[in-house]
Amino acid sequence: MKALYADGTVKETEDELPVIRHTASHIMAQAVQRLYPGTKLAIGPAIDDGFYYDFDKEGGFSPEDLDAIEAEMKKIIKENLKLETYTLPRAEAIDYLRSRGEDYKVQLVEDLPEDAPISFYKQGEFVDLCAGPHALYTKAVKAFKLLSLAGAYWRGDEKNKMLSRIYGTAFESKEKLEAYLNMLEEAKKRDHRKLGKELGLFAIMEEGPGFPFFLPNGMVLKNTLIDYWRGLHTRENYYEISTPIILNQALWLRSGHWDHYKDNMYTTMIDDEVYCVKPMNCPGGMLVYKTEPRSYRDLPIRMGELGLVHRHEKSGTLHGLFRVRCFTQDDAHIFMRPDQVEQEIEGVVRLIDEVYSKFGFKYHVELSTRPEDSMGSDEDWENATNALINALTTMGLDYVVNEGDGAFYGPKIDFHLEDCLGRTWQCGTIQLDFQMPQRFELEYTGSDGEKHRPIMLHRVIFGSIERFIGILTEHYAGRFPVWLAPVQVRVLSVSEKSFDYASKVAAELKAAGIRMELDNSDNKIGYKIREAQLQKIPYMLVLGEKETADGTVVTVRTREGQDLGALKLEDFIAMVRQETADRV
RNA sequence: GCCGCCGUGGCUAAGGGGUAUAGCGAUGCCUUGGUAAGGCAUAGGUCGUGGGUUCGAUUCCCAUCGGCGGCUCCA
Repeated sequence: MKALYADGTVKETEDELPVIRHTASHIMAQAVQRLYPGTKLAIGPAIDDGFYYDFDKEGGFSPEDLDAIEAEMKKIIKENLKLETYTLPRAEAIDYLRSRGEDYKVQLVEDLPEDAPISFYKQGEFVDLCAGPHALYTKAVKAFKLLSLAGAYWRGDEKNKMLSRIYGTAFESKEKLEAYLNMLEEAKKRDHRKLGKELGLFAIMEEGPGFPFFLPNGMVLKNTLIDYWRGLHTRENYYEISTPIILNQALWLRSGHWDHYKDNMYTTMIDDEVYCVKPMNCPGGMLVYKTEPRSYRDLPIRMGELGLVHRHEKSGTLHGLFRVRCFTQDDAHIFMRPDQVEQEIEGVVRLIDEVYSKFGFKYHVELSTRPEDSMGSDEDWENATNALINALTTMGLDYVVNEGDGAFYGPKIDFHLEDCLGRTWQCGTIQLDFQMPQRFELEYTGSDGEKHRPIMLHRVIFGSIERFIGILTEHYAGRFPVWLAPVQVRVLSVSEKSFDYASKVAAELKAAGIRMELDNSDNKIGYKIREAQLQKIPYMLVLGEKETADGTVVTVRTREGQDLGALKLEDFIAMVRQETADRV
């Protein structure tokens, strides 16, 4: 497709989707200004899966407005306006925008570097400050749809005015747009909040917004993940500890949390003293380290803790299990000598990769650097950040830098996983910390007989078990692999003639340690299969007169709809146990 | 927290100024049926909560709580 660039040239573009979408956003802005004169424009870029435009309109928009805007956009496309581009000198550009009342655009120009060319795009009566490129005619936007309305702060700063953002998407063809809309529908079916309810995994009640309840099936998932986690950590020579949920405020003053994290902390009074509900496990870990004198020979000490932390998150940010107010971190604190830092970081990176690979997750890595509100010397921060970079480089891991997003006590490597819509959520993290050991005066005796200060690593693999379960649910669309499935087998009797045999088989499965359910209801077999299918149970055993007569076989149906035929019960049990043991 | 939308029996929804409707589910009875929904019947709702307007509110208005989509923030 040919595109019009801001220097006036027309070139073939490789990447036409962003061009189409950006042009669609201009058409939307034009439609909005036709329908609602006086609406001011902020920014309107193409994004990964569509486009948006931020508007400043008195009273905002209603969902019905979207239909009207869409209709007007279709008219503009039909008018097939030609796009033109031109540049203006800075002062002239500002005057022009001011004359049109485009205050936000004026600000944008004022913030451009002195020598930057200031380009405009024009289609019909509509003009917008824009770097392009754009389609040549409005007709190039063949397939689009407006999707949602949202508030968005001007320049993403909550101190600024809240603007009205309209999201939409556009594609090269109607077919691709349809395919995308279908994908959104499919994604809704995988949403862990929906599946969590349908499969009886968890519930979040009005009585505790952001505080999830785990239901029996979800609890099996959680415990199974924890079993797996414990096995790995034993193999990797971790100890496990558990520290209290509520600790005296003095501890949090000492750790720096009170100064840097109190907005997220819950407090309570005990015997007239302030206590805090822990938002992190590290201070407790510090105290455990100090319970004994430590030698350089003891290091590294890898101290794991499945800690339940509580954090006050703003109400609008809560999101199923992805964003909650209390969650279990599969935490660990590693106390090391300076010469052990890199090997320990690498060990954790490998462990995270092992776990994520096990589930077939795609992930990306971010390096988060020093935030504004933080503690410690520049030198410590630089050393810590370099240590993380070195480890990443040595391991050949690609990463993006997330400036200023580190913890208040140190920089971190973050591992992000995708949900069903491709949104990413931070799960694993490795944080290097020189501050806590100083604040808590941690020591070990070196080979020289002198006291030295250890360096500490905070790390999680799952991150939050709750969030991880949410991701897992969407990743598998609720069809958990056998080893994780809350119910692995459901025994279905065809009629009451096989009730006894079904009960006997169920008892044997249970005795073999298989998670099973027995359906001896008087429903028809088709109905029972449907129920088991909707619960996404991996194996269904269909037991009727044939199996009863034989007395040793079970007929196996998988949730994929596959009929494995008649198997000896003992062979079926061996198979399920093997799959469970192999965690496949 | 902010902007917009939403809140009807266990679930999914329809409705709308005159105390409400369906499907699924539940329960009971009939049916004993071989790979995704057998039939009949019954029960279940102070329409999120609190105010207001009105002869009358679930419906309109205000507040509040909760949810959804974003923004900000973050595991």
